Amino acid sequence: MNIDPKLCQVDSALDIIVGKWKPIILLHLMHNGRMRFSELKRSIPEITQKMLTKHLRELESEDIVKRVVYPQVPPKVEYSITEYGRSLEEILVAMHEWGSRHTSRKKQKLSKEMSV
Amino acid sequence: MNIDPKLCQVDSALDIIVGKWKPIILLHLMHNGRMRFSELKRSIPEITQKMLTKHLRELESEDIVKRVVYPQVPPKVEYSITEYGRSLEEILVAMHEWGSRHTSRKKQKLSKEMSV
DNA sequence: CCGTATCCTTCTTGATACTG
DNA sequence: CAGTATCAAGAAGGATACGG
Repeated sequence: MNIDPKLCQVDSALDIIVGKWKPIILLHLMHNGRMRFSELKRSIPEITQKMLTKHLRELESEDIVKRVVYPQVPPKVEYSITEYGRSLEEILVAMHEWGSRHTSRKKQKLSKEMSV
Repeated sequence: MNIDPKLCQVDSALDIIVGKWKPIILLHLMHNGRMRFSELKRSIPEITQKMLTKHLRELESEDIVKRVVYPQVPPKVEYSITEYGRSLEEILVAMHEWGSRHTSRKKQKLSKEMSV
């Protein structure tokens, strides 16, 4: 580890991806390409419209997500990952993989304790 | 991106490293090896004892940090990264680097706007 | 269809004082 | 030295209703 802790920039990255539904929103968009608002909403049933809007706006303001409004009635809005946003993919994948291993590790520990 | 968003485990990883002072605590321990409580406190002047204790306890409960108490008066307690905790290093470095690029990117955008 | 606005609850953090 | 305990403030998230 040769990062000077005083210059820690981990938080700048965390600021982007932390939020109750942000990782899953990003994974959906990375997985599916362009998605309409309602499509995202259906894909994440427990999220409220308010939180979906809020998180998408935050991601948009950081240039991670692109929002395209089609001037129609009824409205149509499509979201997608920007090219810049793609640079987060590696990190998300790494975190998902670490998280998967961590979860199964915890389950193993738990089952060991239960068998004692 | 071939992660099924329904099986997203990014949050399991985020749970570990999210917390106002957790990344910097981890970087200090990864950088310096074993550190005493007071040493950590001095290295992160703005943190309160309460938050330092809380974060360390959480990291310890996830087996990321090891806590060793020396039965002395006055007390001496040393913290270090576990071998398992080392598996987080890659991700933290990746996030720090992404965060650094992101920060300078934002600065560039800002100075462009200022010059208009 | 794609949002806003309002109110409310819960979680996180901080300030401060105290202790073996 | 290395913590706990208590109280308070702020931020994040949720429920619900309404609007172009």
